[in-house]
This record gives sequence, C-alpha cells and structure tokens, in this order.
Amino acid sequence: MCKNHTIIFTFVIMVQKMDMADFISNGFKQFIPQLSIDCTIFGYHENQLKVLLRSWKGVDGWCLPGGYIDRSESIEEAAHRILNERTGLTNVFLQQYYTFGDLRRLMNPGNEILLKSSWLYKDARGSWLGDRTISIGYYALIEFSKAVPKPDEFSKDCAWWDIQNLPVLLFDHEQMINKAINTIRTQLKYQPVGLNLLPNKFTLPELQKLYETILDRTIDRRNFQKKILSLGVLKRLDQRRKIGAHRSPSLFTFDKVKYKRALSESKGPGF
Amino acid sequence: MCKNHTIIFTFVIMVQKMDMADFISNGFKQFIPQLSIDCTIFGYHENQLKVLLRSWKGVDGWCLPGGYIDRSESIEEAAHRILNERTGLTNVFLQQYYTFGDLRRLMNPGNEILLKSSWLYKDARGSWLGDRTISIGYYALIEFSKAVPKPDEFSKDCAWWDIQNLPVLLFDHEQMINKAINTIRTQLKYQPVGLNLLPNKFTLPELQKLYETILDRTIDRRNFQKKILSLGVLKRLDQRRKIGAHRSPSLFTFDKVKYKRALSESKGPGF
DNA sequence: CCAAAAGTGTTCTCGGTACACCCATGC
DNA sequence: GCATGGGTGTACCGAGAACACTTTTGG
Repeated sequence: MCKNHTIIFTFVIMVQKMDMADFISNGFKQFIPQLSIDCTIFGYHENQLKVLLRSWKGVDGWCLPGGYIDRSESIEEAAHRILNERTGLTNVFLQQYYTFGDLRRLMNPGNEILLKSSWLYKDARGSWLGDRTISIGYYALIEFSKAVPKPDEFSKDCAWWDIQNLPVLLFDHEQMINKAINTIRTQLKYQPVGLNLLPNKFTLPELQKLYETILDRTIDRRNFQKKILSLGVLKRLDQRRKIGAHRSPSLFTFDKVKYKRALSESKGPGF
Repeated sequence: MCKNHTIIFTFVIMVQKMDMADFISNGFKQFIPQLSIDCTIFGYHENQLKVLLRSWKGVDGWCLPGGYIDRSESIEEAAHRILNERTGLTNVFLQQYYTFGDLRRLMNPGNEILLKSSWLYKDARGSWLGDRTISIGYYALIEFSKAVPKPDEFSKDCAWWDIQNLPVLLFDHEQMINKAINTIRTQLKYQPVGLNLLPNKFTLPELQKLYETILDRTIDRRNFQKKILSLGVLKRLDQRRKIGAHRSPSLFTFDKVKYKRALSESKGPGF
C-alpha cells in the first residue's frame, strides 16, 4: 500500500532535449496528451516546511513541477522521473494523493490574466498542450539539503518557497498544494513519514520541531518523545550534537527495516 | 474533503447512442482518450457485500463499469454520470480513491487469452480505444435495493457479484476492487460511511452485520452500539421491526445534518 | 551562578474491550 | 416454557494529555 518509497528507482529514458516549438508540435507523439503529473515536493529547512516551485519563461506566476507521462512508462515511473529532473534525487518517498480534473483548474480567477498574456495561451493553445488537462498529484518528502533545484530549458526559475508564504500560483496548484499538506498531516498521525524530510542524523528536539511545523501546533516534549520512541523505528547513536550554551542532545537515526515495517502497519482506533 | 456525496448531481449530457463502430472510430472526438474512469460500486444485500460488474458482448470475463470523460465535464461529473448510467441513481456517495496507470494493467496474465480472442483486441486495437489507458478509480456506496443494474448497448450483462466470490476479472480490475475495499475499511474506522449502504430505516443489529461484513470480523454487540450511538448521527424511531419469533428491534434512521458534519470531522490518535 | 535547552516519570481521563444478565416474541 | 435474538451496564486496560523538576553546557 505504501511501498512507493521502497521502489528502486528504475532510471527511465530521459526526455530528449527538444526545443519548445518541437515540443509544442510533436510532444504528443512521445507523451500521453491531456494527462499530466504534478509533484508537490516538500522539504524542510530552518524550521520551515517548503515546497519546490518552478516558473516558466515568459509567464508570471509559479507552478508545481510537472510533466507528461511517456507512453512507455508507468505513472509512478513518470512521477519519479519528473522529481528526478527537478531535484536530481532518486529513490525518494513519493506518493500519489489525488487526481485533479476540474474544468476550472485552468481558469483560476486569481491569475487568469497572467496566463492570457503568455505564450502558453498564444502558442500552446491550439496544440495538444492547449487541450484541457487532467493532473495526477504526487507528493514527495525529501531531504532539503540533498536536493539541488534544477530549472529545465523552459523554466525561468526553480526554487524553494515557504509554505507560509507562497507566491501567486498558476492553475489550481494552490489547491493541489493544500490537499497535499492535508494528506501529509493525516498520514503523519499514523505513520512516521516525517523522517523522510530530515538528514540521516537528527535530534529528538529537531524531529519534534518538524512535527510541530507540519501540524502547525505545539506538542508536549515528554509526550512526543515517549510516543515517537515507542514506535521503535529510531536508534539512539553514541553521539551528541553540540548546540552552543546548552545541554547536548543525543543524535538519532532511523532503522530502515523497522521503519518500512511501521509504514505498512498503520493502526487506528474505531472498529 | 469528503463532500462528494453532497454534491447535487448535475445531470450532464448523456452519451449519445452510437453504434460500436462509430464509437471506435469517432469516440475520441467527444471523449478524452487514454484516460478512463472505473467505478467500484458497492451494495449490500443478504449479509453480503456486493460489487456491480458488467461484461462485454463478445468478451469473456467481467469488469468494472467504466467510461470515458467527456471533454466538457469534470472527472467527478463523469464518475457520477457513469454510475448513473449503470444504476439509475443520482446523488450517491462517490469518492475518488486512486489512479491506476501501471503498464501491466492491460496485460493481466490471468486472462490475457480472453482479451486476445475478443473484438477488443481485433477491432479496438489500432483505434483510440486500443491505446494504453490510465484509469481513475472511484468507489460508490449505494443502497442495493434502489439500484437496477442496466447493461448498455455494448454489454452482455450487468450484475451484482459477491465480494467473496468474484468472477474472472479483466485488466487490473481485481486489484482496483481490492484497493477500493481497503479504502472503505480504513474509512469505516473513522467515519460512518457504511450508512450509505443501508435503506433509510434499519436496526442496530442490521448495521452491525454490515460493519462485520465489510471488516470481515465479528464485533461485540454492546460495544458496537455504544460506539455507533456515541457518534450522534443516528435517530431512534418510534418503530420496531418485526423479526419473527424474537424481540422486535428498534428502527433507526440517520440525521443527515449531523452525519455530514461527522463525515468532515475525522478524528484519530497520534499527534 | 545563570540562562537556555535537554532529559525524564506520574497522574488523570477517556475510549476500547471484555464480559453476563434480563427482556420480548412466536412457536 | 423454551429457543432465539434484542437490549443494557460494569470493570479493566492502555494510550493520550497534562504537568515539574533536574541536568548539562557555555558564557
């Protein structure tokens, strides 16, 4: 059920470099038209939850990194490829969370003007790219420091943004991000997915800050430690982190075997 | 988040009747190609959880009722329409649960032979229908007695099947059904979705049997009643059901206002 | 010695589970 | 009156939530 993160990333055929005109006129031969994948890529840095966004040349406003599905790859492979193209990362925690197919998704009233003045409207409209598109949403949790945001040749920029302070987003991508955040919050309650956002070694206070950031509330320190340790997925290391004029907290790492087991055993109350 | 069931079904333009040849050659003009919706429609009857399946003329094996998305309808509208076409029902509890896009989904080893000997392979292959298709899975919970399975003009049959005793399923539809069942089971733990499967009036023992059937285990009678009543979504009626040589159990109905509120407030343990 | 953060244990409450007796009905 | 199933209450247990003091460290 939740094995996405364990899948060994099969390196799929990378999209051939092609110029924009060629992509507009011939892309549909390689890709499935009218269906895209958008990845909500979360990172965590300086006590902030961040999302990786990209902007297009010639268009104001930002959007989620996305792409089309090659006719010969599965959608999961496509999602991993798209994520790899923007971050350089392989073998990350990546999960499908919802498919967005509202007719309004292209007509976000907040920024319709931005789109109308862009080449997306002028040139892509009329081609396969201008058709209505349904988008499969995936979210990824990655270690911030390992990812190097990479614009592609169509990008003006590709950068991290604070969840709390997002720029103007094109299409329905704000809604997609919100749904992704809700999904993580729910999942975090049952499964220790948050660990994917941290480096190999971390302290419990750091882990707690992450949880507090994602859930947007404070958590009692003692209860947090009791609960998180009771999951049995953490290993205490014989090292401490020096943090200035304070007591040095222990470093932990997580036991990937037990971690995978815990991910697949979500428990809950009720019947 | 879970408002699907509250949406007032907007009656969309029904698919024009067209013959199979026309559909094969021209359907892509009306519908989005390479993307379909498949509905796992659950009903409950005689203490059995049932799924509505259909079979194609000229093809052995069964599959989920599905269809394509009209270019002018949202995917949710499409799902409601497809469900309406097979059951005659509107305004039902319907939820998207996963999008299936494995390359293997068309090549289920268990029944490849069935497909190869069919017109689907001979005639549809080469047309837009023969292309690889990605499918958005929706599940519906409906009141069994209200639905009248309706084959369409391409169908050999359309009928209810016991979850415990499914026929040979084409494509990856068995996997789709299994994932739908798991989704319901998880959801049932947090939200009283099961009520959608029962008639307006029901007794607590009947409701309990439904839960036991879905979860595939027995539940203590006293604890079940305590818990289900504590949700506050049931109203006890001044009526009892006569059930032969036994004490007559009270009938209940559910308070739709409180019910909707309860659906949107899923609680849980954890942080 | 003082400020700041880490580490740790107990109590309370609530929900989940286990369990037993009496009641209504039709034969 | 008896068999069958419906209705109800109590005791135990574990997880979550509330809560305070001591220890380490650098300045």
